[in-house]
Amino acid sequence: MSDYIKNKMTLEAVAKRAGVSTATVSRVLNNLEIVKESTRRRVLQAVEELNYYPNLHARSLAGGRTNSLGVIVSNICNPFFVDVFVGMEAAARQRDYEVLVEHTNYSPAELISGVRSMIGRRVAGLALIVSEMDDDVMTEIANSSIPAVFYDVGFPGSNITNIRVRYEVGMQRMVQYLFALGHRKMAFLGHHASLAPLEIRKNTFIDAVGRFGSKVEYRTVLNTDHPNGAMQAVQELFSSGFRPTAIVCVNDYMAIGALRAVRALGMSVPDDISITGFDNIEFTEFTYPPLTTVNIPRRHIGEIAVDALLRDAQGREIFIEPELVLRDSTGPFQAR
Amino acid sequence: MSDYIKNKMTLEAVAKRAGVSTATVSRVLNNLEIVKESTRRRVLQAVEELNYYPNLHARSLAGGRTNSLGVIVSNICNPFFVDVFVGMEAAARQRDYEVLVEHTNYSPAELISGVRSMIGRRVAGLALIVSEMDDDVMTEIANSSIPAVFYDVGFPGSNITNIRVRYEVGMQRMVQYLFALGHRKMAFLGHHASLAPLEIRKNTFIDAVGRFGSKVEYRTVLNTDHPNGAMQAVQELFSSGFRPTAIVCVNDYMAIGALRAVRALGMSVPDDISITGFDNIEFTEFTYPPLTTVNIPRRHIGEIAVDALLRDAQGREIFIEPELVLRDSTGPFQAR
DNA sequence: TTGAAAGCGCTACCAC
DNA sequence: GTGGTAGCGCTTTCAA
Repeated sequence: MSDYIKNKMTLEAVAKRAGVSTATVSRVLNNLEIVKESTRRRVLQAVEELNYYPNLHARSLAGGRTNSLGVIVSNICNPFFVDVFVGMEAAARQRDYEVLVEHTNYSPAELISGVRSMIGRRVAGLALIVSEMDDDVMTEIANSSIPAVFYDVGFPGSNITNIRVRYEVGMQRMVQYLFALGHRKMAFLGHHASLAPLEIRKNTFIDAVGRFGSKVEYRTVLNTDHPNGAMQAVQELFSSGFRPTAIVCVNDYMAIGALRAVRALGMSVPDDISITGFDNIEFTEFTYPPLTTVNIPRRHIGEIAVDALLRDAQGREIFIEPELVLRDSTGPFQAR
Repeated sequence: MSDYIKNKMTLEAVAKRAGVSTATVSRVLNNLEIVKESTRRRVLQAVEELNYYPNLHARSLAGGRTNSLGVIVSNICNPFFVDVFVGMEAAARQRDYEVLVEHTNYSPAELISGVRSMIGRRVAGLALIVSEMDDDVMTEIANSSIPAVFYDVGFPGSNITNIRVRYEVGMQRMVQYLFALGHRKMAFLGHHASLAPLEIRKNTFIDAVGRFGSKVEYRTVLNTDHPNGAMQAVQELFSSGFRPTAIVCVNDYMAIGALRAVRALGMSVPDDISITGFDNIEFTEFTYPPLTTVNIPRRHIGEIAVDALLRDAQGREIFIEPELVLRDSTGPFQAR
């Protein structure tokens, strides 16, 4: 077997072998225009025989477009992000797009290089599902004029769509619910990276409890976005002397750690203490006890994002209404 | 501001603005050779002013190489795969490579299109961490002469490295351990997609219990690779009348579902029944009770894969020795 | 229905 | 040190 044939995986090689021009090969490969069935068959056969795979880089260069979308997430170990990605992928696939992922590990530097890499790849659209945010990045994206969608951060721009969850609403409902259960000492367990602007989420909690004036005592603790971070936070919390009867976690990923931490401290959930999450990731059904949380339609968000990216839809703002999911990790406050 | 400047993000535009040739711009962008500091600065400034991002497609086309690696996984919702990916990414980043993910959802068709897409992108190396496998795919990869590494499937080839976990070893240890605890009625809970060749993993279990001759009674159930699949499987198992005192799950992802299912059936773990997983994913520390499992160094596997891909290392076979991780989901058999 | 050829934006080699 | 320029493999007019 000739080396030439083995290595030269190009349109031209295929064309030569099929006895046609490269233009024709290109046409059949893209089911473009009308190609006589007989030549079409010849081409396809040549493709097969030569073991030919079109060079996608050449394709996008010549075509001036790509069929890839990009998504950048903060922490791919958090199932929340994976679900959004899966939703995006499904929606993208339907329209013959692929989606490239990148994760920042909450590092602004990696965010920047991720964005640059995506722009370099000339993605047709870019979704940012990140907590950290950098003004320069925002500017770069706005300037790049590539369609973008931000989840929960940033502001709409001419090429930017915003998807925002009414986190405050979810939080208020949660706090209200706990209040109704008799809880008067609550704690918020968050992570450092929660949205740059002054720990928005923490403040959301503070606002929510604030509505009850001095009837509710509270404390907040922050740690890294990981079950282990949550465990540490819980220890910190209790060693501070404050004894909440309910812990509201910024997300499920951390709530899972909190569940374990309080158990390790000899408390039982929900008899001694109630614990809540946020996001309603799959695992929350499988924790013990199953976690009370707030549902965020993650897959759906992924689909919405793709939609926004691939349509004209720009400068829009899309709101998601979260809803409480009551399970067994919360219960009435019981005086001891 | 001229449209020209705004839209024409090309090397040439930068060159023109900096008053140099494209060759020079290329040099500074790649920190190649020696470029006079003053011109270098001018170029960089032009880059900044023009908001220029090199077109990566053009780059790989011209350069004849890419700095991307690919990885294809079966089910990105299973944290096992995410961890391998994270390991790969870290290792790749160190060498200035990026890694592209694709997931097949256990579908051979998607496997094929994934592989093609990766080849089309001319990845420098391709890792397959999948359960399903197709001979044609194997052939295609072998023919493509692109360096590849397979996890637990396929056979070494001139451009292929194999990473295999000695699953049998892990399984034997687990069964032995359970036997030592007094268990004589065990069940294996697996998933359909477990390695094409006749449910290898299930057979591994059967071999392991087989060593005890008729001293151990067993049953096997299969379902989809998901905690919900596991729940169904457990129900099926018990409604079959067989009452195992220990359930060995093919992986942690399913074990999590099994844990919940037996709880729903009113049994307590490990008093009434022992449950084990495989992989030692992060969540196993946070289940209740914490899961006894077998550790597989997932991140490390990712690193090994990148190593194999980027080195000469071909046609090799790398073995991973699994080790038992004893936690609280297993206990001695207690006659009732 | 098909072919010829001009790029797409960049790298790399060869001059100067 | 720097510039000129021939491709890389493909798409896409424009003709035929």
